[in-house]
Amino acid sequence: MPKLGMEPIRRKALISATIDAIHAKGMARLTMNDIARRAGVSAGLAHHYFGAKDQLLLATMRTLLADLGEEIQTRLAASTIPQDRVRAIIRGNFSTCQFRPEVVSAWLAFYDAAQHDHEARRLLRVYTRRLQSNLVHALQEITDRATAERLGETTAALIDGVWIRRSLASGDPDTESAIALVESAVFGALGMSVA
Amino acid sequence: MPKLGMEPIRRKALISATIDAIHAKGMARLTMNDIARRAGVSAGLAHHYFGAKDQLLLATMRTLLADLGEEIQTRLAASTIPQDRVRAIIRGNFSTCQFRPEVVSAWLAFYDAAQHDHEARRLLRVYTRRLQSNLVHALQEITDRATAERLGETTAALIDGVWIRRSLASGDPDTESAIALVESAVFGALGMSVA
Amino acid sequence: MPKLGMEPIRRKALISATIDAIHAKGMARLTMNDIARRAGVSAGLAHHYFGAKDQLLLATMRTLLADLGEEIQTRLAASTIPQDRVRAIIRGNFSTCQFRPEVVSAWLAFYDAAQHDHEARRLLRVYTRRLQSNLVHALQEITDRATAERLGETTAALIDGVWIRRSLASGDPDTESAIALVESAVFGALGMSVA
Amino acid sequence: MPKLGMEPIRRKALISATIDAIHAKGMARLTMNDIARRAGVSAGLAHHYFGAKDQLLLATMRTLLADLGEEIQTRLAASTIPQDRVRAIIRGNFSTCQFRPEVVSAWLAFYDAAQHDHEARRLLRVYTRRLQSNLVHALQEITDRATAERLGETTAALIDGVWIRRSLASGDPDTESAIALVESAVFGALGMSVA
DNA sequence: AATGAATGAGTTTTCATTCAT
DNA sequence: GATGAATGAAAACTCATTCAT
Repeated sequence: MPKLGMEPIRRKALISATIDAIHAKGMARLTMNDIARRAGVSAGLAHHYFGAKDQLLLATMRTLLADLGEEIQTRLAASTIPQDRVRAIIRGNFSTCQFRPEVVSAWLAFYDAAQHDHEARRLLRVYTRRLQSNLVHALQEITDRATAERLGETTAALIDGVWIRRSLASGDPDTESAIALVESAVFGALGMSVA
Repeated sequence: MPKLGMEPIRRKALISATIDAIHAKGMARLTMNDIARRAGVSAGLAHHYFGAKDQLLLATMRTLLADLGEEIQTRLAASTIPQDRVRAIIRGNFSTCQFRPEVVSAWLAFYDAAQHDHEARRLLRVYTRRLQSNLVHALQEITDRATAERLGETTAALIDGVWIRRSLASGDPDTESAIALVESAVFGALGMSVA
Repeated sequence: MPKLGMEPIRRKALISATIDAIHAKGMARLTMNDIARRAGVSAGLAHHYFGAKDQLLLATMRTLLADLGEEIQTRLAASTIPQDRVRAIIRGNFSTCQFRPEVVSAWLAFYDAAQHDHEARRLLRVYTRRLQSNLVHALQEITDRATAERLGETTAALIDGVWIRRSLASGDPDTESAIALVESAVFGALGMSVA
Repeated sequence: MPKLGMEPIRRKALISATIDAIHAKGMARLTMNDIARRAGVSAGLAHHYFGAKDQLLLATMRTLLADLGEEIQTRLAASTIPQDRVRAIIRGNFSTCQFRPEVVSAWLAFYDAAQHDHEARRLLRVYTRRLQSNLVHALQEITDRATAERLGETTAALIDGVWIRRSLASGDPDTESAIALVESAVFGALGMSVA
């Protein structure tokens, strides 16, 4: 019995397996077999759905980007107070599903890939700019434009920096302290105390 | 051609070539032939001197770490005023030879590698801790211990974050504005204006 | 071409090809390509099924050992008279499929390998001891225990010695005279004439 | 100061190192560097003296053959009684310097090589025939021609067989019991007791 | 006489990809 | 829809050999 509608299930499983495999072996040693095995299918099937390794990798990156975007948008939509909008962005970046070691590894791998791969670079820049623009927008409601721009860049850098540093820490990532660090820097710079 | 004492020369050339090659092709697609060609030698020689690709990569990482360490130490040694010591660390991290796109790519690649490679992780942690400890030491001369610790972590994250973000920017990296961003955040948090 | 259940077929073909290749080129010059070509497959497939050259070589050795063991067991099972059991062992060792030049070369190569390779040594000792024990058991039914033990060792050595010497002879191996030589030595020592 | 007369010293050292290296790593994994290192010289020098690996290997084989030949000739020259001449041949084959594990490994490696290498085969046959002929000559003085021929072959095979089997035993080779086994078989077949 | 430097050819090994079923 | 079979191209790695010094 040919199962119907397997495609989206397989695609998700393969992308999720890709993230895990990147964490476990790194981009350089990643093989289609690895990924397929983790997804519980044959390597042939991965090709069937994604055409080639490159495509699977890019699809994974797009998923990562989209997930983060959604995470932030959802939180933004639920925030009415200006200050909360800044918080929403910060917290979105450190949300549980984004801050899993596997996901962190995958992001790092893509930052790495972006150094020489055009499409990866392009995709990553979309995220970078959106984060920046989201932050500046939110900050502009609290402070003047110039400060918002400067602080936007600082905040974005701080988010990435905390992220990358925590990736080296042993044990599970500590979401709360990561958020606290960024928030206190941002609101401290605005002369506000963190609620 | 075969003169005596070529080993150190070749080793340096190969490590330098590795950095360039990582930038140009990325860890994943890097081949020993690539590296050797860039260093102007045969792939066999690279193996002769480093034993295996892994070892060459780790040697490159160690060089990167050592270079950054020296860069910072030299600047620290030349700084007498407490505030300048903080600056020395920040500026060391953004010094011209550290902030070259090739070097940035290599660092990124190693952050990536550290996610799954034990030795890379260990080495990177040495750097991480040293940076942190250097910063906290320097900050403690300006502010209280608790603030120094918190701000040390923030500064370290900010350095890494600016670094990673600038790696995506097109064109040559703008050292001065990177430094300005970090310094203004740090000294701003301490209620000081940046000299 | 790709049918199901090819694995056992390919494994047998590769092991058989290995024996032929050892005879033709010797262990030292043996390449996976050689073997694969003889088996009519690609070198990649040989790796796919055996993992590495070492493993293929050991698998070949195990096959050789198992084949000889079976050869002897079959003959032993068909022998009822004590004297015939001794003969069964001798003849098993010189059976047509064991005494082919290709097989002799392979055995020799494994005796050679056993000098420095642990696993090869271990495997070969299993055969050595089994042959010895089979012989002593059979001889004990004809003579006293002490003689059986001494003669068992002599016979085993004689079998191996005839084997190794015939490997240098030109032309096809003369099974019958090899057997005659060993049998007459053994039964001569027991004061029996060879039937 | 160029040392005079180094050539014979180096050649001996290299040949001896070859034997050791064969024992330690086996023909298949043997490298010129291995050998040279064991001999305490550079690989380049080994080439200087032997031209190529093949030549070094053949020179080693010739040395092995010559040493055994001398060993036997010396003993034969010292034997006057017919029975002692048979003993001289047997004991020569198990003399301490022939029965060292390193030497046994080397011989085995050459038996293996003789399966596909013409020159090795030719050289080995010289030894084989000489042993056979020596034995038959000696035996003819004790028994009739036909028996001498048959027994010569048996003895030669027994020597090789004991040799090969003892190579698998753990610990140092037991020269005396090896000799005893062969002598008792030979003299037993002649109805003589071993003195 | 002797060596370290260097290479290039050859070998093992890995893997994305294809394809018949 | 899914797989195991199979390959070939590319990569790491090894090593005999050459050669300037």
